[in-house]
Amino acid sequence: MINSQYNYPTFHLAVDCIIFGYEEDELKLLITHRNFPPAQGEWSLVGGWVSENETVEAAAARVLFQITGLKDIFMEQVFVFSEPDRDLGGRVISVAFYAMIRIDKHDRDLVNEHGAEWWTLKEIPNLIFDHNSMVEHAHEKLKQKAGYELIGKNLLPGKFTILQLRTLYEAIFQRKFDPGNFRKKILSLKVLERLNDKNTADSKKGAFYYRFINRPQEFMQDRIVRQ
Amino acid sequence: MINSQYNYPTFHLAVDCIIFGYEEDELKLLITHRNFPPAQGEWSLVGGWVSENETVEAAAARVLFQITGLKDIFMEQVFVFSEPDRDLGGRVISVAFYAMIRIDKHDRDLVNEHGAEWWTLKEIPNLIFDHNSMVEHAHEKLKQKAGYELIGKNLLPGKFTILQLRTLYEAIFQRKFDPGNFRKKILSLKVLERLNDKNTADSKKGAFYYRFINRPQEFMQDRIVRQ
DNA sequence: ACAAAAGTGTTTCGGCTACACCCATGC
DNA sequence: GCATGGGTGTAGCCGAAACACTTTTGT
Repeated sequence: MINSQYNYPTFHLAVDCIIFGYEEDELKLLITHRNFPPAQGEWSLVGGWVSENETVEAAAARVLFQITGLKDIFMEQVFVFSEPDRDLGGRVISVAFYAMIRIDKHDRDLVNEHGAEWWTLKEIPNLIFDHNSMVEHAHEKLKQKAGYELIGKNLLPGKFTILQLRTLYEAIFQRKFDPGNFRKKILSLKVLERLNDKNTADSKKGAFYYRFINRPQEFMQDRIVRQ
Repeated sequence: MINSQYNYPTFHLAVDCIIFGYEEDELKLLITHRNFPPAQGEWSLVGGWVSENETVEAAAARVLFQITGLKDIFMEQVFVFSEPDRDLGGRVISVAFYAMIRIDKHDRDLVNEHGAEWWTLKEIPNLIFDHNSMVEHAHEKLKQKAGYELIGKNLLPGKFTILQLRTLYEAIFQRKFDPGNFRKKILSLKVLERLNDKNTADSKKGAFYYRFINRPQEFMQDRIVRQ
């Protein structure tokens, strides 16, 4: 045990990361084969132990880096899971974090080395312990966030069309949005900048590419889209 | 250490409770004199250690009960605080919870025994460690919740006037609401039931008392009030 | 009579929704 | 020519906000 003047029970502390990515018009999740007992070989979220001298946030960022090679990614606490028997190997408190990353930018070899794979959100298999519940909580948080600020900077490529952005939102919210209204709403936020080149792969006419303006979004009083 | 097949660092685990109450048209907070070293005697949130076989939720409920005598109160996770040096006495991870209670219903003697006191939210003194930050986080969560569902069941007396409810909301959001519009909006939610007696203490004309209908509120798509 | 809160009504304004409709182009 | 997505326009509806106004009664 670490240096402490307290005489009270202590607990193992873990972080589990719900890593969202976006590819082929689908919201995906990075999951891995657990490589230590118990439940070795079963599907699991990417996780790790918190070290003696780091915050849970730092641990989550470290775990994300170790498996994807990506740094400085926005991550957010989702929930603390603390059922005494949630982990078959002992008493472990776990703090869940979610992240959104660009699949085209991460280190695929590193992911493969770790035996991790991208799964479509809808087709996630049974995960160990309470990890499926963590995914649900994280998906709710993601919808919450996406409803109040325009996300996509960390999920879409550097330049993208409004259609791609709308398809991302449709994947997140699992519902359709009216193309015209979505466009008008999104552009009214003034957080996107139109580029001069067009995407001609997805439509005959060609659609302008956009990118995020390099300026932090202020807090939105009202929803961008509804659930 | 508890039984475990893992060989990793372990941590002290605490819960800290941000207990909101409402009295004299003011939102108040229950804080206490810390009764063990370090920082003994300084102002602190009500907190406690998580026991070996309970969840953090159970620990928070137990702590709330021990100091107020109240059970079955809605509590919600606020945030995990894990800075390595946040607690002067050792490495302690703390999960913050908030609760709303009826000041007129709790056990005042029990609170006094523990050296705890109600303070107006605006006048909270310096608290130990990161507790002031916890209060801010909890206040944000409270505003979030109050913006999306009508709260007050656990803060107001069993019957109350629309004025009392509005004053509560004004205390939470630290801003004024238009009396007519607030009334119409709140009543349109159909979660209050008008009683037959009137409050004649606060107005000459007399205002009908209302109470919450005994039915859970469904999730609100839009805000009730804005920040 | 006056003040103060209760309660209702009204008008304006802006945003969301559901469309219709033209544009550009590859097939 | 036709289908497909790009992009713009518009009519209707609804709710928020601002505020006028009437009611009631204690002082």
